[in-house]
Amino acid sequence: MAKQAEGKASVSPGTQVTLAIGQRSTKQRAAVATALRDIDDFRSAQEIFEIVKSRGDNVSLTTVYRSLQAMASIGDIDVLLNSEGEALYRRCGQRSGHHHHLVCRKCGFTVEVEGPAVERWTHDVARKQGFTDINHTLDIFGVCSSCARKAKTARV
Amino acid sequence: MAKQAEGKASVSPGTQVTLAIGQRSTKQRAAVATALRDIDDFRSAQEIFEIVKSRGDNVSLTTVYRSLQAMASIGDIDVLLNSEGEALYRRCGQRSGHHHHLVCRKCGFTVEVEGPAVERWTHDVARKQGFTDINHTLDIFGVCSSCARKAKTARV
DNA sequence: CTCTTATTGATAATGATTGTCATTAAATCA
DNA sequence: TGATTTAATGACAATCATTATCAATAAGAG
Repeated sequence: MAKQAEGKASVSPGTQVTLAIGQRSTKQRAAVATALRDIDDFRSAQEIFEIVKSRGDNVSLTTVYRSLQAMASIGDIDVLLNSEGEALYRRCGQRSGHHHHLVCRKCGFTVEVEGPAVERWTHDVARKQGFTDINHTLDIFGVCSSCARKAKTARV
Repeated sequence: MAKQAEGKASVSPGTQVTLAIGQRSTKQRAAVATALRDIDDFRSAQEIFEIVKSRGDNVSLTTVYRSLQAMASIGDIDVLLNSEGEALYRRCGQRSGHHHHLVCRKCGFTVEVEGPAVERWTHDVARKQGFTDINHTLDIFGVCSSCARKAKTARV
């Protein structure tokens, strides 16, 4: 039942889905990619599941998880863990290489930032201690100006 | 049953437990603090629970969680999330102020590092974007020289 | 010693994520 | 184009870390 509305795919035609070798192109993955294209901030898998559903596409939660993981492993989307350890996903911005995020704790508004000096510093520190196979996490959280303004006005 | 071995507390007498106002000093919390004193690397709550038990102290997993949280909220111990989002705890090292961690993915060996330049950079970036109430995560993961050596020798 | 209440422990509940497995449908091939 | 292969899906169970519940216990104050 729920026959997915006679073939009228709500998936935007422009949405590009990158596939690894041996992978297949499905409408479910396209639906997730499209939903991701519409939002600017980091969202949990559950939230993305809701967004996909609200667009009229029918994709199971399991598949949303799998699609997000597949995309993330290719580097097609960004992942970060919030302070609760929950994974948040977002389509990659303009910066293709290694970058970090400045995320608003209130609304999720995100800015991608680069810091070559920081990259160098982390590698230097690690190498100096004899560490190899190095990676690092660096995310900045705060309250964006828009939310700060709202908070001052609202007085809840 | 299991009467906790006639009062002979296995908790090292030297172990200091910091208390917030209104808090009480219990043998359970002391046991967790003592276990923490014996290890140098970041461990999960479950692991610390095992360590406490192996020392002969009987503390429920729930209480271990609560103790760790209490200590962490006072800044008595360090917490970080590994890539799975699991919380890892460790007694504070010598550096009392704000610092970061260089952690071995294999054995948990940890080095505390400071980077005033990085602190400044994160704040500058965030302020420049209009963010306030800023904090950040920065942890470096890698394989320590000891584990790298072992891996080369072992060939499992 | 008594009283107040923070703390504990046993256990259930939560919530995100992963595993299972039969079914479906891309991509390939004849 | 129809048959074949197997990646992908979906419904649902299972994990696993962490938190909530709540009655019983025990610090610390009086």
